[in-house]
Amino acid sequence: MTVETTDLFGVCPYFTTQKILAGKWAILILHHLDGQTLRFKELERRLSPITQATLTKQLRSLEENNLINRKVYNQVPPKVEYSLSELGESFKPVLDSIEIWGEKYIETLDTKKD
Amino acid sequence: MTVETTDLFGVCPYFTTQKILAGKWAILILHHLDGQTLRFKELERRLSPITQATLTKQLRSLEENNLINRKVYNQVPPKVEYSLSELGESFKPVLDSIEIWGEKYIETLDTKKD
DNA sequence: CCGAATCCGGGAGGATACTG
DNA sequence: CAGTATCCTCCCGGATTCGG
Repeated sequence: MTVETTDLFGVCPYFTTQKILAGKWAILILHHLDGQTLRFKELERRLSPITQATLTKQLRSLEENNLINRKVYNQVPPKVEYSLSELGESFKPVLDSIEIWGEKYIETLDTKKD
Repeated sequence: MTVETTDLFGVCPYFTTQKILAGKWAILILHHLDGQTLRFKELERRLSPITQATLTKQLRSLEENNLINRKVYNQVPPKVEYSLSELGESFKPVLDSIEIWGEKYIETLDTKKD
């Protein structure tokens, strides 16, 4: 497949990251997988109102982008574990800075309702 | 307007940041405004194939979230300048970590086509 | 020259039902 | 338990047009 250069994916680091984080749940998933391996069901529970179909799609997307690992146990009942890949692990600084900034931002929100 | 608590906006830092960065051009705009004030037209040029309408919307969104300042000069021809607000400035660490990770990710892409 | 207003298509993602 | 398969809705972002 010829890599389309219609956009700057794979060229501009900001554009590329934007694409990967575009999913509504991407950041949350990476956060929850940070430091621990989780089964599908556990992820679903932690992400509260997310649906199975949506979670599957988001996980597939992150997997295609090599941010997470998917390990399937051939057994009954099925068991699938998700964890951060090496690339996913390297994403941790971004997650950290997001958390710090997000908390500061939320504080600002509180301050504004004077 | 009553702030909806339908989701975790204003509660979870990850969810909150996700909402703010959701726009396709948000990160790019913040990056281009980092360290410099730009007029509408200059931003439009730097963001290449973006349309005026889309750029306006994205800027409005960032403005509502208090990440950027919008200064209007009442003159002909019109002149509107955009710059990072204090909150926007504080977002710089996130931008930096995104840039670093994005570059690493792009390297990985190159390596994979062995 | 800057930007608002309107219309529209496509895709993300949610609801639901069904499989191995 | 961990998905797949459909259907459907909403809304983002682009094209276009209008206003100051």
